[in-house]
Amino acid sequence: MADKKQKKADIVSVAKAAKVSASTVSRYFNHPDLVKLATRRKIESAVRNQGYIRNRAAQTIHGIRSGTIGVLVPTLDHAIFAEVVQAFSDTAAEHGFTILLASYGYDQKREYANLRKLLEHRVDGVVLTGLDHDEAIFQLIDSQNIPSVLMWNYAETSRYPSIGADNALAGKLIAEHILSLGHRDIAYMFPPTTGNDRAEGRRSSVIKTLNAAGVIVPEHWQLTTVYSISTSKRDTQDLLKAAQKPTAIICGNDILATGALYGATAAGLSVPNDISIAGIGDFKGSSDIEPALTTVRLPAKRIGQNAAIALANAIVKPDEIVTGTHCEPELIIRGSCAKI
Amino acid sequence: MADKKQKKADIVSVAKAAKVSASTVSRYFNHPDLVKLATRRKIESAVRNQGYIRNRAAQTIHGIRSGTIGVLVPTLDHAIFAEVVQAFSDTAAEHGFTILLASYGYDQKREYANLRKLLEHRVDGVVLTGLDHDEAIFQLIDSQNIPSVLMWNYAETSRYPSIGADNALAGKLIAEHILSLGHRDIAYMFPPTTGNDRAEGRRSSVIKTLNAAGVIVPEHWQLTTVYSISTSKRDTQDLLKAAQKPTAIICGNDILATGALYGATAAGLSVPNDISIAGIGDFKGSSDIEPALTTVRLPAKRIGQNAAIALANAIVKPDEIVTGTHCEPELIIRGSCAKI
DNA sequence: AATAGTTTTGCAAATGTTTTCATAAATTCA
DNA sequence: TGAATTTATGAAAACATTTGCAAAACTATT
Repeated sequence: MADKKQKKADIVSVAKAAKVSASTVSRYFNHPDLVKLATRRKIESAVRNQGYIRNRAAQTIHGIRSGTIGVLVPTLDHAIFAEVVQAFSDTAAEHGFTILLASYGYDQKREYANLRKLLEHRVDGVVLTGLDHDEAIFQLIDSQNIPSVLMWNYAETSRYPSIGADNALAGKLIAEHILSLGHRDIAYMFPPTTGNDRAEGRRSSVIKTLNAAGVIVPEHWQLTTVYSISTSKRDTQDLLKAAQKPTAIICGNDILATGALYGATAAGLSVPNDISIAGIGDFKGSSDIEPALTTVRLPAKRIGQNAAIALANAIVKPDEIVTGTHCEPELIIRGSCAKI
Repeated sequence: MADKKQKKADIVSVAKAAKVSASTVSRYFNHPDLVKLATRRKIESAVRNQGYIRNRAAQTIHGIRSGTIGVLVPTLDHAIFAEVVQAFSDTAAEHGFTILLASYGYDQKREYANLRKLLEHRVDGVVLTGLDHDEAIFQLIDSQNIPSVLMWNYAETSRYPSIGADNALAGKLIAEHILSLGHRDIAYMFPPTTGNDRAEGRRSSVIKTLNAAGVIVPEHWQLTTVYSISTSKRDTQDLLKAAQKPTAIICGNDILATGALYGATAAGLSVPNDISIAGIGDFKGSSDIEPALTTVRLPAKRIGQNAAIALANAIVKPDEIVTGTHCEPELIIRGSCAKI
């Protein structure tokens, strides 16, 4: 019935139990080669039966790395971000880092506040999602001079090294594909692009590519639709009620495209015979829809992995300069688009 | 051209700049009401132009809470876990906590190792996913006596307070619904259930409910299918090649059900006229498929929120006892199931 | 067996905070 | 105006570690 309130084991209680000094226990963990085998064994058993767990907080105040990486994402609630974060976290873990995660719901104020929190915890590095962020955010990171990378988007000249796909290229790829199939009456549907440089990059490049080919999208075929299957389904149905219908819809992401697919079907059209529908992203499941979705693959997993590797490296070897990596988007041709 | 290598601001450099003692600066942050307005202002400006950020690590070694919560999930790569984590993280943030996230890919060894890492960081509390865990995990948490909750599943008598849905009930609900539609030739498809008490709970309760109604599922209609739309699509197609076909398929989750839907369509059957298909989960998008999926809603968001509230409370008020919460699953009748 | 060299260990200072206690300053009250 | 309170501040100890330095314990060499 002994009270469980036994003082938590710390390094000195372990030292006492092993009949050595605290310094030796510390060395046992940090430079095991410096301590004699016999001593190591004594310490090992003391650690074990005291249930001692090292205190990273106490190490951290010695300027030692905290072993944490701060991850800032707009939300986890999109399959694609979840996938990136998952890959990032796995790879970071392989390098000995634990993830401190904060999501800010596309709200710049919150992003800044979250970043501060992460810095209070003395993260060894930070990943941001996307290229564009409030200047205050960059300044804050700069002032703490810790390494930082931008993931998801790629641009050659970004404020920090960027690891991701070139969204403009993705937009270009899909637009060119649709054009190459002979379509000229083209609608497009994008999520609201404020504070979302990913979507904006895709959108403007789709427009540019179409315009370059002499295709102008009439205003009422330029849809802005929130990220949700049901909304995009509804919007597509509305769009297709008109007498004058497009022969193809380019969607800013696969969720929107999935909704558009359903919407077209519900409107009594057959995809791809009556109308072609294309997405961007190649989300999980996009290949399984009927008809399978023609889209551009953004290699989420690879992006997460590469970002983690780049950042871990930057942390461990602070003087090597980190460079961004372009994880190429790739046109994936499936059944949802056809020649006109 | 001043060297950026200026020593990082700490509490004493701020104190010096504000011409007060470090103690006063500390109080400025922790008990602002104890310091005079004029002094507060001096400190505030010093903090500002030194770019000082408090060091949680240094606080933490005083036994002060770290302000972090450890979250252990099998993976983020399922929409549903991502949703739970997102809700948890948002709610935890509202209570002033930051999330330390680790995923272990359903690997008990890794779960244990990850837990240790989290404890090294002196998290103030831990959330585990699901009810069943290695005994070593429970013991480790017990030995550190920090609060802990289990989320996603609910059971009245769980090792720690559980906040989640009763998966057995979910299985029962869907099985009863299928039975009530008059089906007797029923197949089911579940993910592998080793190390996955969620799926196991659903599965055994589906079987029990069917058996209780005198329905026995022949062995070749008992499918085990990994969590993937394409696999379940293929498996369903195979199943439906046989001359003898079930009139309904109960799927262990909505992903499997989605694949089954596609598989049935690909096999030339019409859902729900020729065959009924039901899922469990009510994932995002399940309502938008054609036909919309009949399923059982597991309230992921609510679970995440409640779990965060419960844990935050347990941390802040250590003597109040925490109780689990059942977030009721709910039968959602849509178009994918019909009377026989 | 003494010396030199090497390996292993302990002491004490340092890290960035918070907190207790004591003191100084400001305010209240008679 | 001076004593009695109250309020605001500082000094120093404490927290759980790491690390530089020096002493102690071995080994190797003669």
